[in-house]
Amino acid sequence: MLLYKARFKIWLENLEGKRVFGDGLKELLEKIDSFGSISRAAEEMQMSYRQAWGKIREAEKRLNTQLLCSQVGGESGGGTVLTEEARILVTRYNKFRSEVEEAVERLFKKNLLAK
Amino acid sequence: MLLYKARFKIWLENLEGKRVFGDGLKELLEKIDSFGSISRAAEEMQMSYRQAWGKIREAEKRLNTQLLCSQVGGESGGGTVLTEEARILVTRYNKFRSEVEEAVERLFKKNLLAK
DNA sequence: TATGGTTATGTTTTTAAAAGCATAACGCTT
DNA sequence: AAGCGTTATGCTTTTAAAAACATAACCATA
Repeated sequence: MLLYKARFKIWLENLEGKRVFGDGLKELLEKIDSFGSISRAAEEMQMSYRQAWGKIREAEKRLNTQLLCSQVGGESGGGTVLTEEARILVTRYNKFRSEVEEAVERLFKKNLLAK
Repeated sequence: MLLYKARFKIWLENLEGKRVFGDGLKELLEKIDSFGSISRAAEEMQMSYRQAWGKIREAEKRLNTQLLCSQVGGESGGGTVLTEEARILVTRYNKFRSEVEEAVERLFKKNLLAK
């Protein structure tokens, strides 16, 4: 029996049990933060602007919190920055995620690798 | 910002990075074990026999390990029991899963609930 | 020898999710 | 005033996963 690795996926839910945040959105927000643009971030993640925008909007609704602050038109055509709340969420989620990763790895080795 | 709960999903992979085991298969095997029948177990899980059988076969291929021992025809029409390896896998996976659950809950509270 | 409950497997259909297409508006810059 | 790079949003199409359908074979029992 060839078990090689345990994998996991985590996400956050609101009171109604709906997904509000996960790895995809986290990466998207991080890229928006570094490029100052939704479209650049989406491109970088090989997803369409349409999809990126839709996911963010849905999350904002479900969190009942604004994550982005956008500007249309202007010198570079426009742009987007993260709200302070979005920044805090990303930071805390990153810590949460890495600690879960560590735990999963440890528990996999402990319980499932040949004894 | 209304964060209520962290959820997770775990699974095991083989060397090729293909899923070989997870919650669905675990439950299926447990039910086969208690009923002695794939079809009864599938019904119980509200899935078709076809699907249940297919998932198990695929897992056996990927694990390169026999999980079931079946008999066709006979007094009750036939039946299926788990191999010893399947039983060990289920037991260990259950422990692994419950410990991961505990860790996720703890880390969520630690990192994401309002400070 | 017909029946019931099972395993076993190929094929088709349905459904849900993802991707893609189309269009509009905004406001600098040239 | 035309163009460029954005944000913003509705609608359609494609794709992949799940479900459903269809058959065959096995063998104890009645």
